[in-house]
Amino acid sequence: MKVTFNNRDPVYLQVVRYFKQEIATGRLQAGQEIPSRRELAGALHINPNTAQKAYKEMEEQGLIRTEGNSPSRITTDERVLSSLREELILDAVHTFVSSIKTIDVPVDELLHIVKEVYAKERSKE
Amino acid sequence: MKVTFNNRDPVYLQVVRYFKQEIATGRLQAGQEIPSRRELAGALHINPNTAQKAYKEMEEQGLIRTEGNSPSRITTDERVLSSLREELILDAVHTFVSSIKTIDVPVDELLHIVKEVYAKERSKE
DNA sequence: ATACGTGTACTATACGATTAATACACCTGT
DNA sequence: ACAGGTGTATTAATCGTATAGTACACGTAT
Repeated sequence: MKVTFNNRDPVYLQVVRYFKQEIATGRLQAGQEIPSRRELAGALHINPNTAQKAYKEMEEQGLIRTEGNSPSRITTDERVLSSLREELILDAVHTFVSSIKTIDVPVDELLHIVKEVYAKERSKE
Repeated sequence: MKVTFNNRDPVYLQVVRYFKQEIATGRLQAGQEIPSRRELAGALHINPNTAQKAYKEMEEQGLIRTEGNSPSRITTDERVLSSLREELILDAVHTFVSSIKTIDVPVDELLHIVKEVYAKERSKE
């Protein structure tokens, strides 16, 4: 488990995004247990309250479920799970398009650049 | 002159980005005068200090020049101007790719989505 | 039973970045 | 001379986030 934090966004939101990615890519599966708040906090070197805030956010979004004091688990709600991947992608694309649309870039040029950068980035790992 | 602010990023950075876009698209040209700090602040309903911070940032990036207390002007440095457009595009693409790379998206699918959203967004105006 | 880990809740504090409020020196046109 | 606008600098106030500290009820394994 490894999360790379940037300094711009709130930590708890970055944690949420990390879990979303793990779920969307199948590295975390439906019903699977996730670390306890304190455990996660220790692993990521963050405060337990920050971990709790992240989990609470995920709970509210229906991503995880928690019963009693047993470890939280990834939801088994298929609607949530199946829409998550698309949601993540669309959000990213929308943010991207918003940031670029005021500059007049021909669509072909833009796609070419995206393709190139994407390929280069993925070949790095 | 109109800038649409979001609530996430600092205002002064959004102002900087606005001017960069105006320059990159040619709506602001080399040597052209830009509003005074107070004038800009009035027009955008922001604090004069915020305008000043934005201008200072642009000054440090070599985008504008200011002599004495006469109005600031867009730089005439061709190297800065010509690289600005590409820089803006590449920055946006890099940010986008960073946000999407942890999700395994086939490049073709990604490009298709970008193309679609981009076209839809541009047809709106 | 008892110690331990769990989720949850609440308050308080610290810190950083952003924004606001003032003040100052300079120039310029009237 | 002087009023008004300019850029600039310094300080104060604001605000969100993160962290710290503590507390409580609930299970469970020892």
